[in-house]
Amino acid sequence: MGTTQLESVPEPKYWHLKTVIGEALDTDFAVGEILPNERDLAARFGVARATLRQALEQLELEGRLQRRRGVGTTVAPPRVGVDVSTTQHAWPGAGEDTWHSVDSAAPAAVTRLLDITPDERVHVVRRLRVTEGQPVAAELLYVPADSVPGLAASGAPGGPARARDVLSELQLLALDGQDRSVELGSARADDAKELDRLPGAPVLVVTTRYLSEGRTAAVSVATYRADTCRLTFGDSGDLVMAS
Amino acid sequence: MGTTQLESVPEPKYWHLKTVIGEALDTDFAVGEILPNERDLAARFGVARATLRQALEQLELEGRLQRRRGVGTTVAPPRVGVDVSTTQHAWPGAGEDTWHSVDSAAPAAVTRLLDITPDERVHVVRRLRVTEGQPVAAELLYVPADSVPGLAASGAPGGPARARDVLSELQLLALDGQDRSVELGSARADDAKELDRLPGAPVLVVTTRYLSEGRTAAVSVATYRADTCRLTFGDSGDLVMAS
DNA sequence: GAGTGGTCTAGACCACTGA
DNA sequence: CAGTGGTCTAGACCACTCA
Repeated sequence: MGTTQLESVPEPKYWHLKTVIGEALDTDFAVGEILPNERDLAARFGVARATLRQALEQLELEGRLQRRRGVGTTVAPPRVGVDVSTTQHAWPGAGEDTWHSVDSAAPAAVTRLLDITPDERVHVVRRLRVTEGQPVAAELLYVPADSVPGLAASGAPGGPARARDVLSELQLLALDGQDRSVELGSARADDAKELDRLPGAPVLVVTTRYLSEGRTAAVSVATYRADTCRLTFGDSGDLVMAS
Repeated sequence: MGTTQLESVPEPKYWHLKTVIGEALDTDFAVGEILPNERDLAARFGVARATLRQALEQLELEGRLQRRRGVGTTVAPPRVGVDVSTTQHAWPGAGEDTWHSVDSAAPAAVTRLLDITPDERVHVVRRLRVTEGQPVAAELLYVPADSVPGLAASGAPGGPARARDVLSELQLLALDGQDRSVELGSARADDAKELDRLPGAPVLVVTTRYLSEGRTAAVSVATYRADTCRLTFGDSGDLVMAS
């Protein structure tokens, strides 16, 4: 046993860096403050820029930093709690005008959830969810034409007022229940743009299935910015897990 | 206007790669199949290995791939749905023996949630949640000594049977309600080890606050593997969003 | 135009797995 | 042991923001 067994688990540099910088954020920086640029930071810590970036990426993933091309890296405010509680017998978007209709087809995964064939007509309405002035989520609601038969005669398939018609038709149905799942995803190009992020940014995907009369009457897919959002269920908007 | 405005948005190579490989996974590979190694793949696509890795990282984040050092990259099975539904008036771990007591202090963020001072005694019990043979989550339950006064006299602070005592004491309290939040995090070293992942792996952190008699009687912090898990709420374990 | 973060390269070495 | 993914380097160029 002449060899030393200590240090047998050499911590990766980027991991150590993340810890050091994370602690510095708590003590030496205020929310919104700009950090030194990546080249300076890398030089200061004596690592390559790529290594430094790996540490910053982690911190950004955890919502501790915010990086913007052409601007710099700033200390992020605590994540905002976004209420996604169930309200177990309400259709979405009742009376709100933040929704607008879009003219696109439902992806295969959604048609599967809706339990319909890919060629059935599906209304698609979209909204951008905004909290405290910041866009936090892009939500798409898929409603098979079968679910809202009263709408079949009307025109203007892609119009902006159309969304309200679809939603108000939904209200006429009896909502038997809903179920929901949350998983990690990466932002598609269009969602990323609306959320002011780069494509591939980490997002929390909330998929909700609305059940009526024994079948799936609608499906909602909401894409939340994972870096800035904390999804809350129940009556606790003040639940905070900072640091 | 002599310059061509086409291709004004050059898609990053890694993004394009991700799309191409992702499609190939659907058509040319079966679940569990091993992909060519990274050096071969990079050469085949004519990119540097780092760029190829960036694409694979994205796919792994989305739960489409699984990479293991020393082994290779395999096609991941669809994410497993893990039920985290509220069961709005039940304490955790009733009668189960999967929990064991650990001898550690509550982090500052938890003491804040519990609304106690950092020096108050807190019982900590832990469990590893397993679904379909795979570890999917590490859960820590923090119970202030004040919440379970009947336990004060007993000994063996770090023992394994202690956990059951703490949990059964909890059952005696009236549970008024609970609230919950979900956010993205990165696995701490100890959690990562139990979840069979590297430190920093993306996880979904589910924080639950148990309310009794107007105060927070306990707090649970559950860390789910984000790559393999889909958190489900409600009665739909079969809700699937593959591909 | 200067300065920022984002992408990409071509290489090196390390830690781990399994035959 | 050979082969895998994980870490790290030192550079280059690009896209973007803002004064």
